[in-house]
Amino acid sequence: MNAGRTARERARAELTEEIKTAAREQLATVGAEALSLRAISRELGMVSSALYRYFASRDELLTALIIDAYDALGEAAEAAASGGDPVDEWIAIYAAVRDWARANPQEYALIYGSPISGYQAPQTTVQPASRVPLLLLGLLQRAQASGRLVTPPEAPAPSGVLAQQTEVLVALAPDVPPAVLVRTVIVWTQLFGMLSFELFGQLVGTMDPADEFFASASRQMAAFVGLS
Amino acid sequence: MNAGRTARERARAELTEEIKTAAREQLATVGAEALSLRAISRELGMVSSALYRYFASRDELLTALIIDAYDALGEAAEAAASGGDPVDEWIAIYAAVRDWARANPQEYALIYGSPISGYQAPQTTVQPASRVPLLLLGLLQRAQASGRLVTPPEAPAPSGVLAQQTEVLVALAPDVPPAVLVRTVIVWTQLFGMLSFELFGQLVGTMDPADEFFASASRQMAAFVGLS
DNA sequence: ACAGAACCGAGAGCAGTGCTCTTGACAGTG
DNA sequence: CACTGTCAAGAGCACTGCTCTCGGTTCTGT
Repeated sequence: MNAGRTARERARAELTEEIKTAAREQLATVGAEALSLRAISRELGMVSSALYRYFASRDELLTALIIDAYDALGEAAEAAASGGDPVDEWIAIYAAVRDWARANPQEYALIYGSPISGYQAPQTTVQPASRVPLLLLGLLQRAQASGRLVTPPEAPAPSGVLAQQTEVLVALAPDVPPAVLVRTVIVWTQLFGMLSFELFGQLVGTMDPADEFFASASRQMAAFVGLS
Repeated sequence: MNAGRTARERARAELTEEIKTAAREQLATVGAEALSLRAISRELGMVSSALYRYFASRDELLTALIIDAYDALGEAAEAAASGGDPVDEWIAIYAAVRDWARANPQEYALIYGSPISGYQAPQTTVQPASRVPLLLLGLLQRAQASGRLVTPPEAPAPSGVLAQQTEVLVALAPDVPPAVLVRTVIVWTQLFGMLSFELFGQLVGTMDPADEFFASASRQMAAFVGLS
């Protein structure tokens, strides 16, 4: 790195990173909606207006943080993908996603919580956002190839609009039967619903702490999609 | 109604309701985090400081809105509980929850989205918040009594901490086997994960519009907990 | 019936916010 | 050297939640 030519460009790249770091610190303490450009600038010893040389608006800073968060989560999940036993790998990915979410609750809320009002996520975010689902699809595709994926007999084959919608997923994991693909979306939503409930305090009083519950759910969801 | 004694008390109750109505309108247009007391007061033709006679703080107003939202959702779900065929009723409840969420996305985000930074939900919210899960538990309890609930053979009986945590739920639905109770929490998280993904735009590009997917998931989750 | 207490809305004011615009200094390039 | 583009700074605008004080109204106990 630091292949930037001029001193100006290098300084600019460094300061951009410093701003994001300070923003992430603020994110962790006060949350996304209370993220203040002035507070960031104060921490960096500069004046608030100077930040606008680096990020055109608060929203643009948020977009950068969102993309970084998706990438960090994707990286954590991918690092847990051993390529070994499909069920073990599935559970390892689940655990990695949960660990990341618990370690970075505000960044998790930023990407999987309620959308920030007035903020429209640009198209740039969809690629980083799809890293985790793609990882799970890839796992299923490989499991199918090695005969470790059995289509549950009670899983109904999608028809109508649903069949049409699964086409997108079929293109990504052609060997995985459509019924399993629908179930993959179900467990995908389950995973993040479970995490949101845990992090946002919806489980307090019942399944909190959720370690055991999460472990049980991981296993049962692996079985639900047909992994064995 | 209007059994309030003095004119002052009646006026106060009415104005409190008007404030909440105006707040809900604002909620629907600009979202929870941009909810502004000054804007509400402007709409009501009064001065911002006057609102503090009715709600001690913005947080207190939010708490009132949160409780109202939980109650509205609970009421919608309970209205859909026919008491007839368990599977039909299960699916009807799911549909009612989704309909309410789609009709009131900002109120949904208020209760199931990321927590508002600096805001601590008081104990008062947990009773209204538990109406939907209690409804599902009651349904399962009745289904068990009428022999329409079969414990899925592959469902592992909880042990350790998990068994201990299910005690709370066993107290509410004593006839439902613990393995099914754990699965109930799984589908509970799945339901709201699915709704959050649909409302927060995470499904765009795949399962959106989610009508068919939602219908399929409702049915599969009913089967997953053992309803037949 | 009337005094005192309780309640009410209005207004000014504080400290904070995102964002814009202008100004003057500096670095990189011809 | 001169020019061009970039930079941080500062003032300012319109907004926020919240506090306090000020008079006026309404209720309540005697």
